[in-house]
Amino acid sequence: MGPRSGDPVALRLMERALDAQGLRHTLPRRTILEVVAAMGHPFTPSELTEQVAQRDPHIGRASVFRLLQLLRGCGLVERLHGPDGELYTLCLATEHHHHVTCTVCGRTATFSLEDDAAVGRAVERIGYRMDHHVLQVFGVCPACRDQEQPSLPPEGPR
Amino acid sequence: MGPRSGDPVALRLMERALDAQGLRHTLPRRTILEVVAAMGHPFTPSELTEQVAQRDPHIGRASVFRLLQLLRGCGLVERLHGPDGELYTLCLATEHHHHVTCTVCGRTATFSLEDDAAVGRAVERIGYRMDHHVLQVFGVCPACRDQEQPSLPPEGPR
DNA sequence: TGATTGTTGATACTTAGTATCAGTTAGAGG
DNA sequence: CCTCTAACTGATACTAAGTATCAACAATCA
Ligand SMILES: [Mn+2]
Ligand SMILES: [Mn+2]
Ligand SMILES: [Zn+2]
Ligand SMILES: [Zn+2]
Repeated sequence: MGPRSGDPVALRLMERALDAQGLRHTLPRRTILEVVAAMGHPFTPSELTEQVAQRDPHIGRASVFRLLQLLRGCGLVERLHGPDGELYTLCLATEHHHHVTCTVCGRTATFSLEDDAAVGRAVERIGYRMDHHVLQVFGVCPACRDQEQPSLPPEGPR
Repeated sequence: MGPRSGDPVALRLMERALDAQGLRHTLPRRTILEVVAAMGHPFTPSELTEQVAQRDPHIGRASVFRLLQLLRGCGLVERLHGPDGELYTLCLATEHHHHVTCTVCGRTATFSLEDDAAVGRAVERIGYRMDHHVLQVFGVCPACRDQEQPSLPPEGPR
């Protein structure tokens, strides 16, 4: 196994979800799953593809996108709208929630609104019926907040 | 002028905004501005490029993207995260607001939350300091709601 | 009018994402 | 175990978004 295989809980959840869909176990899928589970932060497709190629250069780009789509369908991977393009992230939360992304280090956390239904009511006021909504927040995480005074902010991905 | 030139108010606002930045008046810019002002709904870059080419096939794709970026910088054009990729939209509202997009016809309206600050408080609860947030709602507009029962829903862009 | 500087279109490149398709393989059932 | 087939694969190719360069060009101003 090793640390390179990422969160074993996430790994198991993803494999089970694929099982539940009657999908086959293959080596490329296993490899990509491990890389996704090892990703600590939201990632771009090219970052993921790069890391996958590091483990097995034979795995095609298409298979990476295909699995990303399957995982999104299972609700285990989400696509976030970063200010600088789309980002994918492993997210095991099951209840309705939203994401905050630290603009300094890229760390992403989830949160919920106390009154989430307020959004639906707001659009009802103008005659729309809400289907779903996406809320994406950008800010500074607690860790980066602490190190704010020093000349240079700590660097990190994205 | 003609109907093809789009909302003259929007056109004037955009030209003034570019003026304010010390930017030059050129024919390509004028043409693209007119097309943007004539767009009734959110549009993809390729839709815009197509319409621009219809008026003047010599105008390059790069100039279209360049102007889109300038207009976004002025706050007159926004990029929305559609479920099917990014969309640009002319939006003259100045106060903080959000967008609802009709999943049937593509029509987009703006709205505000009664308690917008609730978002900031929600992320503060987990230690983050909010910088800004993006809320995108998808639903059904009043017009499309009425025509819901008939066998086929009315078609429309995106 | 002429110089300066912003702007333009062509070209090329990167990344996201989808579509095809012929070859391969997981794994069910015998 | 073997066989068969549907699922899966990587290669290839394509479209679209977006950015970077750069030489030619033109809006503005002295
Ligand atoms: Mn999530
Ligand atoms: Mn707007
Ligand atoms: Zn941070
Ligand atoms: Zn509608």
